[in-house]
Amino acid sequence: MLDIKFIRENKDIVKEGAKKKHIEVDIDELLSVDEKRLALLSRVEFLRGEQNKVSVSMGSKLSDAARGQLIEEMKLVKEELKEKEEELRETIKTWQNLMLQVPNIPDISVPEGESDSDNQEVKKWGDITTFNFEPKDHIEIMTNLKMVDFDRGVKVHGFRGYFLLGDGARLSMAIWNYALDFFSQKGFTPIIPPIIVNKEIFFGTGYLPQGEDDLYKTQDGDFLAGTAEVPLMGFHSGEILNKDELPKKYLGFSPCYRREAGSHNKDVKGLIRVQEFYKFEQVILCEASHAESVRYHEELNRNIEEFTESLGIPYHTVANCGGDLGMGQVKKYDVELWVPKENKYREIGSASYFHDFQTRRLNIRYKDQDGKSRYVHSLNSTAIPTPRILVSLVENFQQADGTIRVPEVLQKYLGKEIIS
RNA sequence: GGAAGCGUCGCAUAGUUGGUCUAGUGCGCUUGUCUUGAAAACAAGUACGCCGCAAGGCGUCGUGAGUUCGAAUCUCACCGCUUCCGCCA
Repeated sequence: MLDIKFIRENKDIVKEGAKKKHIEVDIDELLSVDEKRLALLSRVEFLRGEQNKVSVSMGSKLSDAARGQLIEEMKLVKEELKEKEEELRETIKTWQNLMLQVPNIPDISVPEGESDSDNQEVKKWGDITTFNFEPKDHIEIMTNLKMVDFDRGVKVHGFRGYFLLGDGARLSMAIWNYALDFFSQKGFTPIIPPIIVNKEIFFGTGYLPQGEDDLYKTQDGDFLAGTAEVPLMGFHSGEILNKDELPKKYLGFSPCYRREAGSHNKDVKGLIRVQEFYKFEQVILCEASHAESVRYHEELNRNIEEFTESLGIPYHTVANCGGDLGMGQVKKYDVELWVPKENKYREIGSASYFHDFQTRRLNIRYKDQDGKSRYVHSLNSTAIPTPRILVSLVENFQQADGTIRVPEVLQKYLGKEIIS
């Protein structure tokens, strides 16, 4: 959510921003509804003021006649008030719907473009893995080593179902334990959050109303979060933090649920795109300064890169173009890992910052030195998702005999050097 | 799942019968006076939001709706908490 005052005073910037994101929104309509809203608000407040004034005098002693006359007069006020309040309520509803459609403004450094094919590479690390044998894909490698069972996964869960078993399960847990240590050292507080979350928090984080089709819903009207970002952002909702406790750095670990409603024909096989997975997620709340946001954004991104480097998997980082940004994002980097059998990089995670877009909706503030309360800035980034990471990991570390070399940093967590 | 009770501006409380409650008090906190410094004492301040250049106005007593000229106070629904019972770990 943007500040309506900002929209009023910078409507051209807001329009340009939406255009860069390829999002349709009628700012002029919003501003005209806003005018109507303010006019109604001021009339309603005036009428209420009249009511209050009379109400005070009614408390003192008055003759019955005077009292009766005032009541008659106030009946008229009440009637108009009822009418105007109803109109105001409707106007606010329209206004809110329009406000929810206004995207945050992308940073000037965000490349122009429509889809992920327009993203720009900003960094490349490691040489593409070469093999002196014909490499297999992760499905074949892991199935052969009894690390994964897709047939039974589909039998039990359905489309995109999977079981991780044996060393597949152990390797996942080794990665979790390594990630916990790695990111704890970076100053993040680990959190295991609820993943069944009420809809207010989804609106606050910007996943509703636009993303409803991709969410699983419970019969109680809650939703299953697709990322720990959602409950982690909800954690401080409605709170006023102390400035000296910022930045807050959290490392969420949770299952993630995504219906993948719009991508039924993409990545139908394997562990790239599944409906249920696990993820470590970094969330930062910092003070309301663009420079701080940028600084922590780079830091979050660097953390995923370092983690990937420590595993020894070749990757590149792209700056996402305008059309590939979500509603609330100001800028986003994707880190993409090399997948040998597909002969391309595949996304493993992304780091974004939002300024106060989410915190305005979630009402997360802090007291500044001048005593003013401001909305904190929020950022989030993948730390590491499983099982998706296994795709690159096993494909890059496979050996001619079908076994997998275990990255050095994971060996002590897994307790072996080779998966065979 | 059944029964009862409760939800007031950091914390704790007042708030009988609807009308100076534009919410009182205590604690805490901030500032000032006094003091070498601290404590104590005294004084002032201390919820949040919206509209407005300002003066000022309006709203919020868990949330929403209703009754009324007027609701923290009455009615209904929802949410949350507590206790007891049941059920399951």
